[in-house]
Amino acid sequence: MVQKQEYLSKNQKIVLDDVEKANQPLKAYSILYNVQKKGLKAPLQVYRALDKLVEIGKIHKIESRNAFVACKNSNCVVSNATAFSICESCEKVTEINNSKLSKYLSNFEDNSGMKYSKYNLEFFGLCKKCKNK
Amino acid sequence: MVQKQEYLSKNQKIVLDDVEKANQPLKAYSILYNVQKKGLKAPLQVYRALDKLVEIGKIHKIESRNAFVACKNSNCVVSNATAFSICESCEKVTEINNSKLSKYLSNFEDNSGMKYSKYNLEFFGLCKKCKNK
DNA sequence: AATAATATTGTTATAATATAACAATGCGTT
DNA sequence: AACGCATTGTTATATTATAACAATATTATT
Repeated sequence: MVQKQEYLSKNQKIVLDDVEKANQPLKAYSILYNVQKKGLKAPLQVYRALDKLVEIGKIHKIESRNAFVACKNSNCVVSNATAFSICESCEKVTEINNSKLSKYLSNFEDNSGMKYSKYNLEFFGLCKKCKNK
Repeated sequence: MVQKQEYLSKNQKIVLDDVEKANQPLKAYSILYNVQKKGLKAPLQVYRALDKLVEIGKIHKIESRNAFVACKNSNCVVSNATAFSICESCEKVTEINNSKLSKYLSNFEDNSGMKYSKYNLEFFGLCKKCKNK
């Protein structure tokens, strides 16, 4: 039996490395620009690496921004429960790591009869800096 | 002083009408196709109407799907607090209207010093139908 | 009624984001 | 060696969204 992938491939490492260095969300085509010196020439190479990295939880996608950010949560193995705060002025994005919140949302049930296996939450507002401007 | 808009313009009505009829999220270019018989010819006409309708809360954007859905919540005047359940199999989307949840999230504060004015939450899973297949 | 302020419309072109399709290679398992 | 599968490379194209400019419409104020 072929095992599930436990390592990162060359392109996946290159892309993850770039996103981790950034410390802020990056757009796919910015990543492409950054990694061209390392040999990745086509959008698809970046998107494929991103897909896998998102799947295994190393990277999260900020859906409202079409941008990708490295997971800071060292134990985040799967990206099935994500929460972010987004400053609408400077666009600073921070991953929220709050066990009460994640517990609350993971256990949330409504009357639809649907059991949720995953969620993504994005908060918007002004960060400290921008609030005081 | 010029007052804030209280009515819908022609294009806004046409677009809202189409989205409300759908009862499910529509893509912008599907809307464009639908409303071409009513004279809207260009993507921008649709996007501009959508922008306004989202701003005033008549329509919500499902960020993870790049799709737009009418607000079912009759009292939803501003779209500053939205939650949806999304079936990953059939793509059925339902707006969650749960006062405990919205209260919890509206009052949520973390240690970032950021006060949130808005949020969007998307739950993923399998709906009743798809679960039993 | 004329003016000003703002929102809306129409239009063409283009930017930005993402995937399809196909061929080849690499790597662990049988 | 043969198989299965993930990854890679590549070209082309699909999908989603906005820029820029000119014109018209609506409403509030003078």
